[in-house]
Amino acid sequence: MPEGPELHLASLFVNRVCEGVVFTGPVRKSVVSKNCDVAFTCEAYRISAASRGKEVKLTLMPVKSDVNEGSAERPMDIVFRFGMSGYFQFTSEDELPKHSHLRFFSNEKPCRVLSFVDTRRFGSWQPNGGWQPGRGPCIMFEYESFRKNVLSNLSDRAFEKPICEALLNQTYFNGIGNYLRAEILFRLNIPPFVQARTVLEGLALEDLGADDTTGKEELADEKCTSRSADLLRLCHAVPLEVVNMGGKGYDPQKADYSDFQAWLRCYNVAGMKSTIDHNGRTMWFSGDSGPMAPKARKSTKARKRATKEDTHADTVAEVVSKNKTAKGVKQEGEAGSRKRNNNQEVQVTRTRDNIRCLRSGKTREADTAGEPRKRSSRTRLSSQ
DNA sequence: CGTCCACGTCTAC
DNA sequence: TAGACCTGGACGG
Repeated sequence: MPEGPELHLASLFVNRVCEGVVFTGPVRKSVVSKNCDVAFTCEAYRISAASRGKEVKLTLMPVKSDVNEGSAERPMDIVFRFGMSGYFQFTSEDELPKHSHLRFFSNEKPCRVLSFVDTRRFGSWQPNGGWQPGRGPCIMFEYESFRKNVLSNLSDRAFEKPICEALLNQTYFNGIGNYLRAEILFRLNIPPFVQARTVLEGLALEDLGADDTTGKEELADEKCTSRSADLLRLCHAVPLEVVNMGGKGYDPQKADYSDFQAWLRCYNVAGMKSTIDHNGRTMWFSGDSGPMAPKARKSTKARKRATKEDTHADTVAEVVSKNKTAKGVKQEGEAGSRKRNNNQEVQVTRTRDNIRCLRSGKTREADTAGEPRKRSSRTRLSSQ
């Protein structure tokens, strides 16, 4: 679920479903979650939500009543980060989703439950918390201060990195994630591995024309020239497109994922190139990769890829000459990284993530509660 | 069955 | 700059 748009959509979801609902009792955490307990209990309280970048804040607000007047119950804020798989769900008590890790119970007759659901458990929450210190202004809803924060700190070494990596730095780009960086750079034809400072210096502190009529034509048109829409403006506008689509954003599990998928022009799109950045994350792009592209990934651990015609542009660039993707029309193609080499000695290394704990004694703990949901059919990368 | 991959942080060597 | 932290779907043999 979770880049800036998904977090914001989650806050809208909470506000919609919790409208008029009164919650009661303690907030309960799943047994398996390693996050902290939420020491809040209240006879009657309401829940509302707000988002900022890649965080959502829930406010638990005690309802005043004659009965419990003077009970001195105070409101509590809880700030959530969603990790790779967090979202909110509102269900009946006996339909608790699998991987529901924090639960708020309504006072209704058949009780309903607001759940923070998080399959991979990379998400986290902080009771009594404010927005995480060190995260910058929201790219969507604090545009002017976001812009100013970036442009007045260009001497920061963070901007010595390639632009595609700097875009994931939440100190400056709170809300940008892996699909957004690809979509944003793609629209401006900016090679992902150009130094960030180079791309950003020269942009005006004030985004004149953000709302005036000057750039109207270009803005209306999807085809953004670099003059009509600079990088920072697109860091604001592109995520808002996702919000305004009204779906759920990135969420392959859901049926309405197809709208979002159709919206993607670059990320995970057939015909696009991809390469692994210096942090081990997949960067999707087209055209040149830029001068700071990771060199043939060798390093200590030999990463065995490679017969010569690996289509995954790992060594980047020259492999595919021109794949013109007509707008809207996705090429069928080899991209998608569907193609993989069989190699004997891989398995030695992983760059990121997912190292199996083969019989290391560790077993996966089963989550509590809930029945697995039936999932609707997956949409696939390649042709239709 | 096994491997690879996924919307993100975190801390520790 | 590696890993650790997790589950599960797609795909290959």
